[in-house]
Amino acid sequence: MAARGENEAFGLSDGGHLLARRLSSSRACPAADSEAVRQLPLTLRTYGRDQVVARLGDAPPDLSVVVDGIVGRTKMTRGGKRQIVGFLLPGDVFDWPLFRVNAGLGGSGKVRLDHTLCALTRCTVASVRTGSLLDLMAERPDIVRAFEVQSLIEQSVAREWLVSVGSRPAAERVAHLFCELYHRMKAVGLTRGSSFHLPLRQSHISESQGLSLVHTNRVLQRMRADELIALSARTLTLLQIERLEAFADFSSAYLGPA
Amino acid sequence: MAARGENEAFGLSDGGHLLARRLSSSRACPAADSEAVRQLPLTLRTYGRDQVVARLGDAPPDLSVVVDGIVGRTKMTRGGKRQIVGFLLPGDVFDWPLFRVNAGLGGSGKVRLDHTLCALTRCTVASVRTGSLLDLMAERPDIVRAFEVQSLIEQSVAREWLVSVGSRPAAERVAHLFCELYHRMKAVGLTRGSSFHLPLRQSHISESQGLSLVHTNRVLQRMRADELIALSARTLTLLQIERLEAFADFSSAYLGPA
DNA sequence: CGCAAGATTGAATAGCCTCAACGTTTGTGG
DNA sequence: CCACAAACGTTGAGGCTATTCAATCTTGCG
Repeated sequence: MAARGENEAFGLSDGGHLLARRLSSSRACPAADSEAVRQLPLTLRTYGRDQVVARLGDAPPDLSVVVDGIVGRTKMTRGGKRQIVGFLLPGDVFDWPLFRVNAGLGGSGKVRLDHTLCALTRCTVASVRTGSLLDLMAERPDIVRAFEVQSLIEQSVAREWLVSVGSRPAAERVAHLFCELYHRMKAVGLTRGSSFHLPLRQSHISESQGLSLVHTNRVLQRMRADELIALSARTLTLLQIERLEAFADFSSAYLGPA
Repeated sequence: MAARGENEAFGLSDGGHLLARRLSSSRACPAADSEAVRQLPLTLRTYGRDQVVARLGDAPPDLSVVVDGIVGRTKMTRGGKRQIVGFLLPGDVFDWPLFRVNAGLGGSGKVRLDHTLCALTRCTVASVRTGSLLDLMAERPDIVRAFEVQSLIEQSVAREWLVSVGSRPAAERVAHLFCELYHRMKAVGLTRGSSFHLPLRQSHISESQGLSLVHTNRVLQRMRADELIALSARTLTLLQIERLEAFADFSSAYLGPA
């Protein structure tokens, strides 16, 4: 039943519970943390590292939630470089807007993915059966609202990434990303103190922030030397959050209310 | 009645008509090009250059459409640099997702803007009265779908910007932006051949693509010298679209079906 | 016509990238 | 449980892209 993964030590529980916790943490919908959500019928699927979860051009039929691991939204450029345009963390619902637009629609008119969803680590994804979700939506409009708020926050995050990549020097970009990930992980209860499990490779960080792998590595070294972070054995610790956030020009407001 | 602006020579008509044309150009909803849309009661407002259309922290009460000019979604960084995270062109509806989430909601729980909307040129914006729009939405669900598809496309554009800024060299970024703008302008009938009116300053291009103003200028010179574009008197001409798109690694698929 | 905003140019520098080698961890099969 | 290979991380050197500063030219507009 429960998805067993790296995050168990950090308090991860089963898919339905995680989904409920995630939705209720948005301002939209405290009531979403309900039996109704927890008992949605979920189909669990696991993916190995670098496996494709949904491909560019697909029109995924159902709504999904990351239960364990990290999924990346990725696009390729001509030169074969990969740009990661978003991280989906445990508890993140993905492609709600697509689901919403495509639900109850014929095949040809469906809106399709403009990018590929790729498992950056081994991960577990839960899919909600369309029928049961539509029932729940009809019954509980506040849950619809919770999904929409989540989706708005994801867009805010994307804009903040653009600010980072476009306007901030390398070290601040990485610091900003770490602050973001910390707050997002905290929102689903996957932090312990100022530490959390971060199974990303340095290459994932570089591909997401528009930096070379080598430079990313140097930046990390520097941040360790400055005692801003500790990072080893897939665990990231923000040693001095205040100082890190100041350094990164980070403010958590865009991630929604505390 | 009609908004009189720079684009008149390029075929711009009044707000309602433009909105209808824009919506019907999305695959979602050919039927959206209807009297019903054209006759929505609009309130026109004009803004001078650099005036704020909606500020960070606002929760705009109604849905708006750019009728003339260009509005930028902007965020400031600590260092005082401004990053433009999106251009809103004539015909673009803005903040549909916010409208959707906030419609019929009390004051305190509303979702707020995480960035500022700023008039990059003199512009005219039409606001749709909430009441009449809600009526239309109830009556014509296909129009709701058209709004959602527009919003999905805006997100695709944002992802593509991230790819550009993160992974493409300066010249390709600018070329890619020009291809994007050309296709978007064409979709609302504001091109003539391969030319269109582009009232942006070089600083706007640089602020949007994460480049310095000086470098942007040099890139433009180079593109002129290579006879990829002609740009003067606020008119941009793509001299060899095929070649430019190839150079930019551009494919129009993400902007929706032709 | 004159001022101010925008565009252009040059020179020097900084930040980041690439290439290439080497060390270290992880995971797997024996 | 150990040994090995492959993936990941680290380090150095050199070069190129893009930046900054500063000055000059041009254009739009009152």
